[in-house]
Amino acid sequence: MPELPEVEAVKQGLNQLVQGKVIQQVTVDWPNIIDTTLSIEEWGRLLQNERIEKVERRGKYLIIYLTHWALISHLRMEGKYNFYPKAQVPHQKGKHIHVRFLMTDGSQLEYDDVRKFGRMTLIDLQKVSHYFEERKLGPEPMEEQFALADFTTSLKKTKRAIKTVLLDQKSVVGLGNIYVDEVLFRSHIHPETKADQLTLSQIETLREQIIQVLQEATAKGGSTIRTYKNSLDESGQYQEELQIYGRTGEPCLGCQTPVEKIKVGGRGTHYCPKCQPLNT
DNA sequence: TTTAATGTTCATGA
DNA sequence: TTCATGAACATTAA
Repeated sequence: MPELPEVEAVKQGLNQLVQGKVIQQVTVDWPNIIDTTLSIEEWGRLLQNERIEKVERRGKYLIIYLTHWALISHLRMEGKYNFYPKAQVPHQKGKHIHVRFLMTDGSQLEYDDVRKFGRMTLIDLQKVSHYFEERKLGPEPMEEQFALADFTTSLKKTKRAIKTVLLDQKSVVGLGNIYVDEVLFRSHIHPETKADQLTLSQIETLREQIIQVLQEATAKGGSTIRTYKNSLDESGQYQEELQIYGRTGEPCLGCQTPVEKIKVGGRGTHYCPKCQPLNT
């Protein structure tokens, strides 16, 4: 579910729903979700009486700023947050709820993740930037921060398939399997093109499409968001704007050639063999 | 029964 | 050391 636009939607939702609330008690039902050297009990105790100051985002990571800590939360493939005001807190825990935050006002925030791939970790407030530097995260995909020169340098360094490079979050953050296919289609670049073979003009187009696709998807609330909100699940509107992802066998919107699906770096990849030729 | 699914991190080998 | 590839994590649905 979550690439950058979806994570941004979750961030905004959390700021709206839990900002200012104070955590009374944390319950962890699947300890692997928590990345810590402490026991789960001790870890949960660190969160008691912490106030949720502000939620921010870096790439696909959520940063939940607390009074004395930053809680980094990554949704991976299927993580989501559900929020219940006091009167609607469920008595039965849902099947895939792995972490619950009970607030002092009686409301509850819960972490829901069918595949249990998501992770949470508590770090010092001063170590937030260090955490991301350690992972070598690239710039945010925005006009001001995403410099063409740095992007070019980064792509010229590797012979890996461009799709693989864009997915690893080191040249630029935010793209996942859906948006990367969209961006490459709109840039008329074959996903298996070796990154160092791209022309300067292709790199320029790619950068512009990355910024534009992610910006538009963010404005529309993402593609498949189902987050917070007790039962009131809302789907992002960008779903309907997808031009290539999930359209295997259907006619390319540019030339009617059937969309093909292949594997690139182990990931399902949709592209038009005519509009996105290999070589040049 | 087999395969693939919106992501990252770790192990292995070149 | 660095880079590239593939497995692991765990569950569901087609």
